[in-house]
Amino acid sequence: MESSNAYHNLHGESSKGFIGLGAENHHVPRDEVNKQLSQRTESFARDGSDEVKPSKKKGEKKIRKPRFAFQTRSQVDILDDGYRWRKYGQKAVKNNKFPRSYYRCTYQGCNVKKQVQRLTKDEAIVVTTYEGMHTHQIEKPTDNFEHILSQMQIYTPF
DNA sequence: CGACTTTGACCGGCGC
DNA sequence: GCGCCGGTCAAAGTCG
Repeated sequence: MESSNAYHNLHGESSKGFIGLGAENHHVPRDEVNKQLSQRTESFARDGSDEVKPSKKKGEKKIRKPRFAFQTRSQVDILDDGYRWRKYGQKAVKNNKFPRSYYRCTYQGCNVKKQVQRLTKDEAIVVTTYEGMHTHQIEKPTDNFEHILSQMQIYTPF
């Protein structure tokens, strides 16, 4: 409904949640996460693939699907951005020994997709690709990181 | 008990 | 027309 508003939302949310609080990840020690915070080198790139379907329905929806990828230097695959994600698939990619994970936002009416991929050459680099925009606020408990993340002003060019 | 992960199978598009 | 490929679904299983 609020498609135009949603885009504004995207901008607002972008500056809110980003680097995951891998602290809850028992797979990686906290120290690593802390290091990631100071060593993080994120790069965002907007993909030009707005329309996934060239021509399906006639006057359906000409809403372009925003898709941006983040390159984060982290040892954790799961970058919690403050939303709840449900993994719905995991496939191996050619030219890559590491599999790609597919996540989906588990919110009513929120069909935001996200996929995480690791680089073959650099295992330390995790590429997170977001597809779509959230139509709700972040559903995360006390996020101390939010304050820190608020300092990160990411602007989505369009 | 509820939410989420896992894994194999399935599907639609595309190339040959 | 068939095989390949990337992406998604769905049932079972796991965890808190």
